[in-house]
Amino acid sequence: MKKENISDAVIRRLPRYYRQLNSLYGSGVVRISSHSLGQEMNITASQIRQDFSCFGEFGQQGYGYNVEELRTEIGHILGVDKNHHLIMIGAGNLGHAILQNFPFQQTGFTVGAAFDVSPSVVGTHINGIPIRSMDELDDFIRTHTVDVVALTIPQHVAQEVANRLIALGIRGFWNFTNIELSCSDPTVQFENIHFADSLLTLSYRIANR
Amino acid sequence: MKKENISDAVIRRLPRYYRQLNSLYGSGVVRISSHSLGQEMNITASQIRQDFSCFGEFGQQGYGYNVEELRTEIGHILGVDKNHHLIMIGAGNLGHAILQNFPFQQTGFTVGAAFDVSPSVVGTHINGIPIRSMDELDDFIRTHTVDVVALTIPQHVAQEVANRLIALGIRGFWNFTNIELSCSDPTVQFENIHFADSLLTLSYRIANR
DNA sequence: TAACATTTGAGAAATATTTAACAAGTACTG
DNA sequence: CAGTACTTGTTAAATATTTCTCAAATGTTA
Repeated sequence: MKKENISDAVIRRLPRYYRQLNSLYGSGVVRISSHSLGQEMNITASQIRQDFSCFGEFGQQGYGYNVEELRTEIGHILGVDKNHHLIMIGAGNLGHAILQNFPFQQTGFTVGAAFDVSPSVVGTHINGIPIRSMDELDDFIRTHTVDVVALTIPQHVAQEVANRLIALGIRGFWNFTNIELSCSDPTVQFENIHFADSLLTLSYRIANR
Repeated sequence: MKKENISDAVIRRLPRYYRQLNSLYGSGVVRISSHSLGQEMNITASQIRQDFSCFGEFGQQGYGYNVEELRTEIGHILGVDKNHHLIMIGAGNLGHAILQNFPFQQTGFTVGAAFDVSPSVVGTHINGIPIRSMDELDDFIRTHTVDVVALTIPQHVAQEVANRLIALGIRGFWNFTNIELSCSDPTVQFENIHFADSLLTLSYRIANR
């Protein structure tokens, strides 16, 4: 039964399902049961069926799921068939690496520009994406659609830059700085990649396994 | 009451507590109550007390928690006062960015070396860390302590390289490739940073807020 | 076609996590 | 020093999440 409010736990599993289905599709697998999928992913079949049922009925009794169809459905739920517009603030080492390697297109995103304060990179291109001056930021946002801003800037300017962007109407942040950005407006969404938090949980686990 | 098995949910909140306490400590704050900490972090006071109580009794009735002491305790739980040894496989854009910017020392890690297949980087240094050839990997691991391996290599070689490392005795992986590494041995720990999964959950949320 | 093995989606049961409530102890005030 | 306001750690209650179970439907085989 389609649900109205989907829990965060379910949402966080969707990309993994999507990856696995992509891989199966690439291998030419046509159909799969929740049981086999669960074995491959180390998840219970129950959970898989429960998760999918939040969004609709994609399977068939006695048959299972059609891999291509399910992949398309989950991709659709995640918006990989959308064309979201993203800009990146900060074109240092990390920003550079992401612009160079990340499969934005496969994820439903187009990168419009990157912005940096350093005169040595402003005016150059990375992977075809122009690096602009931070002075041009406001104007760019006013004249272009920007759905998500990736922040790969130093910590100490992060909240300030975020505030400036929120004031300009930005509502989605992909935050790589190791601080908790905050905003009283609940329509503003932050998705954090905290490298240090991640390594520390690993540190805990290797010490306590 | 000290608990034996700590849930993953609790562990994943610890680094955030640690960051906040560091920040408070840096600002010269001496004491804090679970209530104020909760307000700052947007968490209930109950959850904070419940979380801390898994590890011991760090507070005092009527007073709250001593910031410096609590910071030290949580840092200790996470192992920031340890000296874990890490090596990185893959010294491309992303590996480079991490070696250049990540505060390994503050996290309790020392980077011994990075390894890459490309002759153009082998022999160079990044941030004082030597880049070695993959041919030297086995020998290095046999002659050095290595607690964690960071993987910043292309997807299609990731599982193969991981298997090689597991065979050499590595039990901790900080995985930046967008695949699910697996191992039947439960003592092998994987901590994944899946950029694409993260962006896709954001994509979902901005479409469904 | 009939018998049997699969498999889904949904409701129920079991677990896990989060929040509330409170006794007991501490600090502060006048 | 007595009274009041705080605050913790713990137990209990409330929620949320995961797993179990099964009727209903489909595919497969003889």
